[in-house]
Amino acid sequence: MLAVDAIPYQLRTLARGVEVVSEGDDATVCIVVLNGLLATSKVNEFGKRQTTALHVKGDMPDLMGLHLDKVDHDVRTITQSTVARISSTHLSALCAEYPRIAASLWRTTLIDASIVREWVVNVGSRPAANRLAHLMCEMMMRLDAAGLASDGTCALELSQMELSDATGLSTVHVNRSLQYLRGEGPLSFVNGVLTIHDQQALSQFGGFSPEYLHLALRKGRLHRYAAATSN
Amino acid sequence: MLAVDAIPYQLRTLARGVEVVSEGDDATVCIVVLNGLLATSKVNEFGKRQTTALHVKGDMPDLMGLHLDKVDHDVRTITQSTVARISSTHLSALCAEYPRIAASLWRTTLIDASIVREWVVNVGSRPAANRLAHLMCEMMMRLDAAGLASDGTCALELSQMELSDATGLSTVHVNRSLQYLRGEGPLSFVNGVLTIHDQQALSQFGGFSPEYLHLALRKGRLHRYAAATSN
DNA sequence: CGGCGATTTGATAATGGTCAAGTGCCGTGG
DNA sequence: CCACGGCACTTGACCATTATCAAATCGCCG
Repeated sequence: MLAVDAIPYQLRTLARGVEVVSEGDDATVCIVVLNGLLATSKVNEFGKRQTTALHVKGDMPDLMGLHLDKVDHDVRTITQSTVARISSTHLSALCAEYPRIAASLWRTTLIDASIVREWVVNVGSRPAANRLAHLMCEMMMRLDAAGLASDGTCALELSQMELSDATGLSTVHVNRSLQYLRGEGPLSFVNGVLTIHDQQALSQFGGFSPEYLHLALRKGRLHRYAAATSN
Repeated sequence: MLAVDAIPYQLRTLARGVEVVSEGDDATVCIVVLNGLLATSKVNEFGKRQTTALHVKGDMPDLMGLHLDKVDHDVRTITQSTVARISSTHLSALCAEYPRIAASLWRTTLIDASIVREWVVNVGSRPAANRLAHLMCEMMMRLDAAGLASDGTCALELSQMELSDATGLSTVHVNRSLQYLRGEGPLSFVNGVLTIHDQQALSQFGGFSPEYLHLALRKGRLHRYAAATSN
């Protein structure tokens, strides 16, 4: 019998640019983001890094550890972050004891997978500026769902290089595309603060529609923002 | 009490180009591929289709249905295929009754997610020919793991248009890149039959390394092929 | 034979990458 | 307090890859 309270975990506060888990590691821990911004990425054969997911407060970037043996990607902090680390075996035990927790975590992994699929679409089929617009819409909505956005503004401390890793563009082109978006009006993005002035215009431009985030299933966290954009 | 034998399912044999589930559907069924080739894809705001996954014998393309309410992608047959359809509620009941089945299915969804992440890398960071090479390596290995390849040859009945949907390239460029790969020697691809003449060369060119497929965890299906390529 | 879809080819254009240099900002140390 | 160094961002010029458009060929089936 395993009480929820008895689950051991470690709290870690990590500086920016620190690897939490690395490709090839044994999958022994799962982590929960308490605050900050993390990225899952892989480095390809030319040394180019491709980010496959960004993680905000409340996300569990590394649930693979529950059922897989080796980690096949890196998870690193983008900003200073604090995370909880839970051993996979303890979490497994918890899932065995409480099926509804298992179901909830499983659902989380399915939603994360859905977001990654949309990233394939974004990276594979949209021109540079649209791609960035889509990413901005997604992050705004996810941060809002986590209670970290208000009035169309949120902290999104991604450097242009990190944006280029996430979008598969060069940094130079990210820079120019951002200028374009700023110039057109729907968005401003300075010093790690993103403001979306015209949500509808930006969503349309980026081809963003939020169903794939399955926000309604995330603990009733469907906010005004989500409601306003969902159509 | 639910006996495995009692799980109701429907067998369906489907012609090529048929949608099994469509974006926006209620997620009420899960499917198992018994044979054939299926694709998960989404259509973007310009009408361009992006494939996010291919499914071969033994895959369960649509396990989202277990825990999510709406389908956010299309699943369609590439070739004539036969699938088993199981209602999500029955499958849920089965998972509740047999935790090891649940764990196994969960693991499957994690592996699928891992493959999608690699697709982000492929589409986001590799040049055209390398991208195709990577896809060919992946499909060869997965088909081999399913017992559907031998001597570096397998059936892979993808048209060049379908390859372009999967790679985010234009059909014209797919055509030229295939010619390049054929000309260089490591591969031939005619009439839906893929032959890889030099596995090592092709893997290296495509930046393919098979860890992300987690084949060792797939019911001991690690074949000669996998062993030969894994390093 | 005729027609249709898939593949191939050629010519041209556009998108995005690369290289190189310059600017602005900030923290450190003299 | 100011000089320096580093880093992110910006800009310009040029180049490469890939897309687009259009037409031709091939194979297959009625």
